[in-house]
Amino acid sequence: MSNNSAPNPSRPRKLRADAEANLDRIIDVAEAVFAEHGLDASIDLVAKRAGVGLGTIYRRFANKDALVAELIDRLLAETIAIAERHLHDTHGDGLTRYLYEVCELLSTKRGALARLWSDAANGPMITRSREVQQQLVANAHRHGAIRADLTGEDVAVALWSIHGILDVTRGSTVNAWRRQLDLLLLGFADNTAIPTHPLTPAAMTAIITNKSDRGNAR
Amino acid sequence: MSNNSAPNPSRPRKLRADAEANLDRIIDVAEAVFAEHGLDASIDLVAKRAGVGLGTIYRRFANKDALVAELIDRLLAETIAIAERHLHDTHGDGLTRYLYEVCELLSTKRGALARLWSDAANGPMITRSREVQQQLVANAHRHGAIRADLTGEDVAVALWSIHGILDVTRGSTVNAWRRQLDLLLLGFADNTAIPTHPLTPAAMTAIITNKSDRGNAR
Amino acid sequence: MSNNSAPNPSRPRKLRADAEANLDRIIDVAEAVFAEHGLDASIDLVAKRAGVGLGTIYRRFANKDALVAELIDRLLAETIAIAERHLHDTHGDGLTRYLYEVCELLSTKRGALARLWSDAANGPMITRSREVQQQLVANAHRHGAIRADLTGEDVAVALWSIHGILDVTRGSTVNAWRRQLDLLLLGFADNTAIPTHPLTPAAMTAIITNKSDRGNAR
Amino acid sequence: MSNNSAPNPSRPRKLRADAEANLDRIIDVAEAVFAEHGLDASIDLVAKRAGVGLGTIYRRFANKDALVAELIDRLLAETIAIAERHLHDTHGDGLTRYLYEVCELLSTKRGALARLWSDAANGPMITRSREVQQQLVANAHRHGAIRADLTGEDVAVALWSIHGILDVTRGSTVNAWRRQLDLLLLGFADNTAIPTHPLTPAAMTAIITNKSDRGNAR
DNA sequence: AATGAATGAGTGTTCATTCAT
DNA sequence: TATGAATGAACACTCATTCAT
Repeated sequence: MSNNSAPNPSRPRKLRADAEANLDRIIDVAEAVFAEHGLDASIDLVAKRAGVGLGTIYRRFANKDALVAELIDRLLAETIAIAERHLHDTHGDGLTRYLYEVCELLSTKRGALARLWSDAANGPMITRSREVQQQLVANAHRHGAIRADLTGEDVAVALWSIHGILDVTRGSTVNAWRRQLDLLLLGFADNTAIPTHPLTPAAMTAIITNKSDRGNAR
Repeated sequence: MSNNSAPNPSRPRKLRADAEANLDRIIDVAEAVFAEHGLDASIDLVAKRAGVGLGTIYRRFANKDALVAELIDRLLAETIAIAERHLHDTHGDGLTRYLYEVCELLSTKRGALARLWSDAANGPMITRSREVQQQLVANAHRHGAIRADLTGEDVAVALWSIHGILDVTRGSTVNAWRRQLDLLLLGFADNTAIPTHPLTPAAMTAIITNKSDRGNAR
Repeated sequence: MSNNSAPNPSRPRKLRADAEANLDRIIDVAEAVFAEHGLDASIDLVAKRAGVGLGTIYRRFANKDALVAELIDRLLAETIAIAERHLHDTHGDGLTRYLYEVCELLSTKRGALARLWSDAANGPMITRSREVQQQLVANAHRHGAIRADLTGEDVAVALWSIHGILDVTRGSTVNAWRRQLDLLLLGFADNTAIPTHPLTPAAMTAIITNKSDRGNAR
Repeated sequence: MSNNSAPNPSRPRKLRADAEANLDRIIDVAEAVFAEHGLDASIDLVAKRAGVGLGTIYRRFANKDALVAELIDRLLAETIAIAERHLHDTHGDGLTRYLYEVCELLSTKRGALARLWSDAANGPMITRSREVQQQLVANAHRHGAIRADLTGEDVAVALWSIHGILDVTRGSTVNAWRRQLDLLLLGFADNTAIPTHPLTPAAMTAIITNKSDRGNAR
């Protein structure tokens, strides 16, 4: 009970550079903590694990949502970077590589996964993400690598579906997603021999995420 | 002892005969409320919406987890019933119908979706679910309707993936899942012309669900 | 996440330096509140009376039990200190003084009394308490001040019996315990060396029990 | 138990006599339940154990307090009956016998003990109790069996003190109270006429405290 | 700038009590 | 008359957020 908070007079003052490092550590730790405990994990836990004060986190992020948003932004940026690396693949396999690499990434950074695709909703990063996905699809079409009726939206939704698998397998190292992606890509492939009926037309409109409903409804 | 609880004079007491009806309403309302607000929605809200007192819910369910478990059980039972209806389909399309119907069901009952596949874990209902899925797959194999290397596990994972789509589209009526399922089933289909590489071998083991992360059973 | 907790603008924030003082006030108030309303008194009430937020109490004590345990520990420590002060009394009256002083103490700090002797059970403090009681008894034996067959256990039980009197007289300032202790000590005394002082005069008036305080304070 | 009345082949209606029996069973069960779990035990538990409906208890007793009060009244009545049996003991040992027998009784009926002496407060039964205690004391005085300055109040307080011992030893079968009463009576005794029998040997072992009875750590 | 003590709204859960059957 | 379903106030406890130091 006796709270022995002995003031350490000799503690070195944090330098500006440290502040930068702090920010990164906070983000990394938040990723890990949320991945381990879910988004309900407390900010306190993040602060403790990051070795910073609670206030420090709140200095960088207006609130918990903002921290999560940052996680999402960084993740999204990485997926876009992956896409851009494969935008000019010459064998029409850029799309395939994009999907495998992004899923690989998501399987290692599951912290903000639960809100990755719903939160960003219509933000600029999602827009950019859709853009590159469409380009990857266009490229694949050019090489006749995929069904003629496949769209960029199908790619986006494919990632949502993989997210579902990662969600169920949270906490395990199982990568069931890989095999399912194999199967899905088989369905993506151009296949003149098969289709007995045309695909259900894309009906996806703007996802209406009720922001205020999520988070600590508690 | 002197518990000064003032009875609410406005709302009429429920009649004994309504007890059964109450239980059903609670479950239906819980489904709807959790679907709308996520599993973090308060029991209080469920009670309010169901027009019953808080205690009434706790009379039927030991705690929040038990209520969610009931939702899951009912949902799982329905998916099994669907499977059983298609166990003897004569054209090898039982599996396909099962998947569409189950997804249709899940898209209308999203309340407990977030924990549907992870919570039941190794319970008897999941076991039965796997069983019928395997039988559906076996039937499909008999008719040469699906790839020779497709297993019951692939079917289970397919549902996880659809769950991901439903999760992202929560709150909207969009049924993006249908088109994605079309594509996935194309991949399931036997296709001697195509396969560029063998499927990633099934690696799914027991899903280790970190119970403590789940809901706030407190 | 969007936790709309509106800060109370009226009461000034506590200063960091007051932290220590806060802890002490919490403990003192808890003592008083439990003494007045019994251990069923709510933590909320303690917080209110102490002029701190509910969370402040939970910052110091893991839960209500921990708070009560602290009260018990402090009380027990005081009784041990009393014993130690009389361990070397030279006239064989250490035991007697110990008993009167401890009872005096208990009569002013009744908050945790109900669980004082049962909770600590076999903890280290109780062990120490028994130890010093035995030493006091040994000393008294050396001076022939008490019956030869009297043991340390009898002393422990004597305190339990006084606790019973304090329990019944809770809420009143009556110190019926004093006269009863006089009588008990007469029984303790070696029958050859008789009463050194007259009995405390009976002062018991109507016990004013605060009915509304008992029962489910809950 | 049910009285002779001809075997009723149709629905067995509860007879008046059964109602009587019910009441007794409720009271006995309440005693036992409160003794086992403390006065915080729920009425529901009492009803269940007694094999009656909740409403039946509330038909007999206005509220929980009334049930406890009944327990107290019956207990008090028994102590008075004991006193009356010893009112005319011819050797001046009525008081002593009264005390041992009452304590024996209390040690077997601890259900309402916690409120026995405080609740009744100034009720008529307490008044009668004090009356007989005074008569017992008067008789003892007549025989020169006790100190001249001993009063009826001392006897009442003596019982409070034993209650304290029973409280601490709740849940254990230890009867530490007996030896302490021996000692106390030594103090009561006229100092010229000494111990008539040796002290009850100390039998105190580890007090087995039933943690679950304690407070509501929830 | 960084810290962490303080705050209190919100949530799960219990249980005395009521009353329709 | 007996039953037990229904009710909701009350309580322990958590955690996002603020702000004095």
